[in-house]
Amino acid sequence: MKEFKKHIKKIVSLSEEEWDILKNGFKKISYSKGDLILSEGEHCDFIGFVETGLFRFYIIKEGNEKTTDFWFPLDFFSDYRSFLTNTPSNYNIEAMRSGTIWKLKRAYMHKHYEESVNFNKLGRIIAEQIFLMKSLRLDSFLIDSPKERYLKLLNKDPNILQAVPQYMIASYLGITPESLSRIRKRI
Amino acid sequence: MKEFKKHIKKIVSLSEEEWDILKNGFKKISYSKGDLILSEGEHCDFIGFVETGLFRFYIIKEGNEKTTDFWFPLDFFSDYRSFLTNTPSNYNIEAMRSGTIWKLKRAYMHKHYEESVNFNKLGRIIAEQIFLMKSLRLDSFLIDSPKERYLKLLNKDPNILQAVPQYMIASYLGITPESLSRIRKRI
DNA sequence: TAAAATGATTGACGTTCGTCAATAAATACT
DNA sequence: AGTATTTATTGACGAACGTCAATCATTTTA
Repeated sequence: MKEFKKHIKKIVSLSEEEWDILKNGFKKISYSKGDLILSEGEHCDFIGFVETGLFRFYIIKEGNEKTTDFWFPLDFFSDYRSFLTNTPSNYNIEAMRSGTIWKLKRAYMHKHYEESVNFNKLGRIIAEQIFLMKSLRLDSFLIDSPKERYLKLLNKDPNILQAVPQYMIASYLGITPESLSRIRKRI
Repeated sequence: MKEFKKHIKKIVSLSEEEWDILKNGFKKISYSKGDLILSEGEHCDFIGFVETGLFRFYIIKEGNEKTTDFWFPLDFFSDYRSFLTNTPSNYNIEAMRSGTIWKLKRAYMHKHYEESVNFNKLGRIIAEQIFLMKSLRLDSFLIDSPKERYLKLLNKDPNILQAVPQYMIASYLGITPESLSRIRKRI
């Protein structure tokens, strides 16, 4: 928990009392490869924080999976749309390897939002972080070609490419595996 | 200001004292058609709230404009990436018609964040709202074809189509005007 | 180590897209 | 109303994409 506490405190400087309250909300959970943290149709009522492992976010459309996000250690994650609107998720969250996460339930967050500026601040900053990630990717779709998107990914986090099969990268980029293979060949 | 106050209070129930503080941060500004609220290279240090009018968010790539967002009355807007990271914007914000906005500077927000849970809450909820809009659009890029994106837009807010020239809709959908014209023909 | 399963590449083909140029339609202006 | 400007459509063509199927490579598992 030490490491985790340090990371949270980098985001917002909590008093020891505030931390004690917050930490009771976080539950540590371990997952094995292939486990589902969230299934389509469920309400995503939590925010997760990756301690170890690798998780993916995917939707099933017309029978096949589209992976639209990957989460690595130190990432916050959630089906944030489902979380905020309190509606069922269309997505699944799967552990791609064994790993551990910290899970914080919405109910707990909301219960304590009123108590402390810092809890609100934490909620705000998590929202902002998740926003930024989405935003950059959307811009890339609006402005860049698939090839450019791939090159930017290559440049930004080359580690993804080793950690994740190429066909998932392809759907992350919004294209088919065959197209990605051909883009790579053209380079 | 009445209308505006009502709308803010729907988001977060402020005391009269809190409202008095907050309202001093909001400046009302009027724009004429074609005016730029933000220009590429500037830091976007504010959040806007559309009272009347219609605004667009566009980037210039290789000589031509790509419109990536439209904002209507009751929308919050900003180059939120620039706002959050305090870096220069790559975008422009333009008034497509005459209109009025309420503008709140980041410095003012941050100065008062510590004072009140409610200010933080407002910041958080604005972040969440802007996030949701981005998120839904990104999903559409990852999952839907251009045709499907057009049909969803048609379904979700048909009003956009009357208010905005088609070639801007096209870039909003991430395609060329010619392609959109052909998609429409195919339907 | 051999067989099975998974992932990546390649080929063929049809569809859609982007680009450039021309024309048609709609809107704004005087 | 008539002209100018802006916006939308259409045509032609090449490039990139998606799909389906086959093959090759890599990794897992027995």
